[in-house]
Amino acid sequence: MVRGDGSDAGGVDPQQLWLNSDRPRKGRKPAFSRGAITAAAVALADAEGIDAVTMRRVASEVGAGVMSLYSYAPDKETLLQLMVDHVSGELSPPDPLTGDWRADLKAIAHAQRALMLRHPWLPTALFNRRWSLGPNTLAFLEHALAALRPTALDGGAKLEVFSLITGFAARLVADEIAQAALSASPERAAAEARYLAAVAADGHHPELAEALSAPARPLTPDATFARLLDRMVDGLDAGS
Amino acid sequence: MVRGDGSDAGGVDPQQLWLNSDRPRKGRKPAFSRGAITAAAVALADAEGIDAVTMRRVASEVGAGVMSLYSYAPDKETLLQLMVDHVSGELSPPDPLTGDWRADLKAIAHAQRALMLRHPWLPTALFNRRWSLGPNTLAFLEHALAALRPTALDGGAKLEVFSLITGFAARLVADEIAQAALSASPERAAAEARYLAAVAADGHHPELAEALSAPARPLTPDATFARLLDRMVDGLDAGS
DNA sequence: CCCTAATCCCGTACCGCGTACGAGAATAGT
DNA sequence: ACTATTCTCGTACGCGGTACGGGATTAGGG
Repeated sequence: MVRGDGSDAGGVDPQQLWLNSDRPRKGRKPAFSRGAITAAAVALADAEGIDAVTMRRVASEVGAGVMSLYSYAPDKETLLQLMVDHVSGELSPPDPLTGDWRADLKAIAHAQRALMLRHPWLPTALFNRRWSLGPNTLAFLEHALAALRPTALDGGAKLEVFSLITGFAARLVADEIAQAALSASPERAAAEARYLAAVAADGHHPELAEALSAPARPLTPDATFARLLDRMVDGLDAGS
Repeated sequence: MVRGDGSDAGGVDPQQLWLNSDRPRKGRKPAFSRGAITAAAVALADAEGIDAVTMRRVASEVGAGVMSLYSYAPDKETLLQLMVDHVSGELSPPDPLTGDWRADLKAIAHAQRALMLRHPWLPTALFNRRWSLGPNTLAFLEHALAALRPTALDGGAKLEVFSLITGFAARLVADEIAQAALSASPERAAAEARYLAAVAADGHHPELAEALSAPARPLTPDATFARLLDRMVDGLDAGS
């Protein structure tokens, strides 16, 4: 299992995973396909959450026996990587570049946010897993690097910026989704509010009390995202 | 189970979790304590990774029966929240504020990074889980809000900035740890390098090819963190 | 001083998970 | 037709979280 804390040494050879599409010339014909299985897993995750994506469930969704899935992906972790690359295909074709790298970078972040809102399991999946870099992910990365061409950043710095923007989008969308989930369950929201009120009233957290006492701003998540993104991108200067 | 994608409606009432310390007056005396159990879980996660933290394993580490743990935390998710708050205690007392909010914010981020490096499971735990806001987390949040007092940001914006900085640190540290893990397993690193070389050579990813062909910079993770943090914080201006 | 209610301890058991194994079915080349 | 190869999938194993419930321990009330 992949832990996200780097304490795993396992993993599948990327070449084996992404670059081996030639069918063997002998043997039984496959009854399913990697794409169909991946698509079913994605649909399941979209509809019922990432925890609904179990090998048994995906198999039954696709009409296969459980163990048949292992002919298409060596393990579940690989299936998750395939899912990430699959939905990344929705980022193509990207908006054409304008030459204004700040604007282009912001467009990239907005596209990522839209994708993550369509697939709410994506932020977590991206954060936990080491980059898979399948064809679709790779195409989008190529696009992002092209957007950064007008900057004076070197190669490594461009990659860092891309990672930063992706991480930013994932963080914000995760918050956005959590907030929506909280609002959707009134008793939980009320419990949270009661707790925060109690903390604010205990006298030991004056700053928090003040921050919470401010009138709630009528800001949409879109506006918050755009505002923070602007600040962040404008801070990324082109100097070394 | 908590999925991090907000599709869970469950969760424990925060008041029940954090504000109920008065022991009941009747009944058997507890043989263990929430703190001891949490500390054992943290030690286990530090030593063997977060996947080693199972209820059975924690129980045996603490000398308890498995089901006894459920007298101290209603479920595993709660135990993980307790772990997060437990290690957040290491952030106290924070460096005193200087009044220069940018410098103070950077100091906060550096403290968070150091904490996450000591507890490599923390970035993932923070990302997946909705904020728990136990006493230690709360104390540090209070400190961060105080650091932002010189700014003109309103309460909500201050909270956003804190979330952003925390997310930034988590992202960078996660990358840092993954990179270290990769370096530690040469055959995996070689496979990755071979794959990237193949991609760079396919002619369809010129930007990536160029980015990878640049000479590797001899930058320490510390320097990268500091540089990106500077850029980010300097971009966060005080205007609304 | 015992009785009762409250609390905690924890062995057993259930269900669901990922996946190893291996037998049977389908296919292509000889 | 024979054989090597590839795919399908039923069965089974070990491990995970945790519901259940009976026994042990405690404090207060008679």
